[in-house]
Amino acid sequence: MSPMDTGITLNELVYSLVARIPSGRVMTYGQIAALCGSPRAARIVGGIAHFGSEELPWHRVVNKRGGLAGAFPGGRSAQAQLLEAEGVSVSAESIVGVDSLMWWPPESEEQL
DNA sequence: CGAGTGACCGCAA
DNA sequence: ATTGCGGCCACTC
Repeated sequence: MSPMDTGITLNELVYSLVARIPSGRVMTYGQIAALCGSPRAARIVGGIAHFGSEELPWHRVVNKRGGLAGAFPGGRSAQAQLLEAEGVSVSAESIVGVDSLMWWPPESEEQL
C-alpha cells in the first residue's frame, strides 16, 4: 500500500506520526519513513522536519543511534534539554536506552 | 518544468 | 572497528 493510494503524501503522514509521539518517547527517522512505506526515505523525513511546522515535537525525532539532529534550531543541546525535560536521559549527544524509548503507533494508525 | 539539496539509513570494502 | 557510497521523496532555486 502506498500513501499515494490514500491521497495523502509522505510529509502529511510524517506530520501525523510526529504529532502523535507521546512525551518521554522518541522515534527514529527510519522508523517514520518505514511507516510511510519508504524505509530508505529517512532523508525525506529530515527534510520535511526542516520545513515542517514548528508546532510539532521534532525534538522527539532522533536517528537510529539515538543521536540528536545536527541542524536542530538552537543546537543539539536544545534538543537534549527538551528530551531530558520529558524524562529522557541524554548522554553527551546520544539518548540513553533509545531502543527502550522507541515508540510505535497502533497498527490501526498504520493504515492511515 | 529541470536540477540540486537535505535534521538519514543500510550495506560493502 | 571505521570509511565510503547508493537510495528514496519533498522542498527550494
